[in-house]
Amino acid sequence: MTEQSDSSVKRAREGSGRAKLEEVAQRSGVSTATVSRAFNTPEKVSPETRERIFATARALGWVPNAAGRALASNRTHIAGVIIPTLDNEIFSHQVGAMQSVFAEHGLNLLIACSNYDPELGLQQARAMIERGVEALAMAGETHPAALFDDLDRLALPYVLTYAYRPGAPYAMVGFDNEAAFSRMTRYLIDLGHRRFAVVMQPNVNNDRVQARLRGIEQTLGEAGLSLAPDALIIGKASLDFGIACAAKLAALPADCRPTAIICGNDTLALGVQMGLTRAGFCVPGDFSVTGFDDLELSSRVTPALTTMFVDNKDIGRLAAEQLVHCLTGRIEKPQSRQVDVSLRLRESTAAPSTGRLG
Amino acid sequence: MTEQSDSSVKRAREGSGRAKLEEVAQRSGVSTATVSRAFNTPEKVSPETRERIFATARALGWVPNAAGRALASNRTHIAGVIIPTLDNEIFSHQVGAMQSVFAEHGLNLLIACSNYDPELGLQQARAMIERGVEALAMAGETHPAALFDDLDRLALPYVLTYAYRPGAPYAMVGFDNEAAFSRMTRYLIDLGHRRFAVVMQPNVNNDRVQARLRGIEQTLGEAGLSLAPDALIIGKASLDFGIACAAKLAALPADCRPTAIICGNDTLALGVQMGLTRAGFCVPGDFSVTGFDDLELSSRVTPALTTMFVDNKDIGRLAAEQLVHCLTGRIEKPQSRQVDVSLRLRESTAAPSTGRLG
DNA sequence: TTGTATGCGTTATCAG
DNA sequence: CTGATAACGCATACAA
Repeated sequence: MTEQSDSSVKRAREGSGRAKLEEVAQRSGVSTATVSRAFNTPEKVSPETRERIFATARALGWVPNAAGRALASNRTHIAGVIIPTLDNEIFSHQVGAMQSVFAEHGLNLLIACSNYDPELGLQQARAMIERGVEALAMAGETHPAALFDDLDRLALPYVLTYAYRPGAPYAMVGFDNEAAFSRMTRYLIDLGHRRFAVVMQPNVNNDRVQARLRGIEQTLGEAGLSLAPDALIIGKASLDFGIACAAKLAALPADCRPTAIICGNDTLALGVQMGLTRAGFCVPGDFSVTGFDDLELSSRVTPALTTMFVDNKDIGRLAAEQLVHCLTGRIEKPQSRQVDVSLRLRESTAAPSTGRLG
Repeated sequence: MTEQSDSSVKRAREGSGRAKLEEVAQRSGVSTATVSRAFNTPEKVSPETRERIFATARALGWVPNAAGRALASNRTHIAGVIIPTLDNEIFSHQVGAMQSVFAEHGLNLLIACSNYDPELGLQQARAMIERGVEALAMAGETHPAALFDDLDRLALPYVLTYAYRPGAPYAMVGFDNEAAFSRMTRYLIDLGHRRFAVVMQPNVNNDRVQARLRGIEQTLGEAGLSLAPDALIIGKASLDFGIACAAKLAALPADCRPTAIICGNDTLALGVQMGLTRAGFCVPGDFSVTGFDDLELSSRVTPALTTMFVDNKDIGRLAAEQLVHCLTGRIEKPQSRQVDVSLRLRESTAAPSTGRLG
């Protein structure tokens, strides 16, 4: 009985079907350890056997099995990034730069989009963790507490991008959105503007946009100004929405019409400019308009758009570098990095023609 | 001695440090097999034990180890995509759509950029293969033969996107670039244009652009026309390059100046329109201009741009679906899918004012 | 420089 | 419905 069951070997489970390291070893007349070393620490193997191993591996078309390798070495060489959407170039540029940095260090990049839904982001993050990501980058800081808990408990290095908040309890690579919009607002106030309108992308689940609104309202408040209820318009960051907002603002009675329109990004601002022009108004004669991002187009249109330049590729690069340094042991945990934004003053802003100064 | 060596267990290699399934099993008073079943085939486990297992797993903060799982199940649940760059929205939109489809099917997506360098693309693909991707999507068909060899040998499902060529030996999800530009050229010829210029993005290592140029030249040839040597300008697909090209073309003597300018994409076309306007010319009065892609902006500018709409998200979605179906066994191998492009006739094209018809 | 032996964490097979 | 146990493919401590 026992002999019977001993000899009648259970049929082996189906493997990957691909050649395995063991076969390379056999055909090379060496042990599996030597083959492993030949690929991972070539200097520890004599040149002749090394070449022989490489040759048979090539002949067999051997590809190391990631799972086996990961299980034995406890490394997956995979990082992850979670952004709201790839349809916005501010994120696609960040991701592109990250991928480039990771690739230089032998890391592959998993990507997922949350569609601005924190719960979906949490799901995506957990899926990535189950795939064994060694580090994670995520846009913004609006994430469920459960996500931060998971990451901390697993001691997984992570950075938050595009935003920067002094004193944040995690690493952030980006800029202070509140300060940036405060600065833009200040600039317009100093030009003499007193009546403002704001055209902004949706602020739900978006800490960056929320910070921007805070920056604007706070700065207006400090100057004794405020935003009229119908002067804050929020909607999809599209050209069309910008055009529609312009029409709405242009239709206001002259005495409560804003003289300055602060837009959440260049797309909205360009739309607003178009809409104002269509309505027969001049920029900056009748309205000053500002954007954010500094798209290539923004400096080429007429009038050229006053906006704020953000180097998204730099953000991506710096964020990835923090994670890489962390994985290579160069630093203990990812550090925050503040990136500069620069105000680009162009033709779309000027002193209000009918400005009542004070 | 033996007892000694038996009891003094070799210090176990450092594990992941995270809780493992075995611990969940012990604390739940069941075997590892049952825990595994509880998560993978819950219906095969009694409700009580199942809940007990879930509870202890949660308490321990257990996260299944991807490597162990992959090794045992021979599945990684990871797909990959390789594109030239994320800086071009035609690719970022494709990738976004793919990721969405993959996520719906429990697949994570690895992403890499080749920078239009086939050798780099090969490296990226091989890296992904070593990470265990179960399927691969790649833009275009300009890839080293070695890559196709590897994929075929490993029987890895793959699709090529954005291009479609009847009779291709692999699955392609996209459109016929040659036919699309042939159609655009035909349209301009039919309007009465006889002198053409082409402003195109770089064609090296880019089968899509090469096909476009073939489409244009072939169609011109059939009409007994041809492109003057200095009427084909190739360079970076930026607004600035478009502007520069316009300046160059505008400076030609009137009798050999083109009346129609075919651009490789909307960015170039918008640049050309700007450049022509700056040079004091009218569109379409002096020049007809066409683009490709149909950006949101293209229909909003003045004059609105005649261009070709391509649904890049649909391409991404269809490509991912082919791969998913393949992995789920619904189809044997990925199938080609041709997506429609649509000509959007707008204000930037008209019959040439000084057209010498034949 | 090389080989031996074992562990990495999970799933799948089979017996019960 | 559950348990025991053998794979899965590779890397590494240790011995030689």
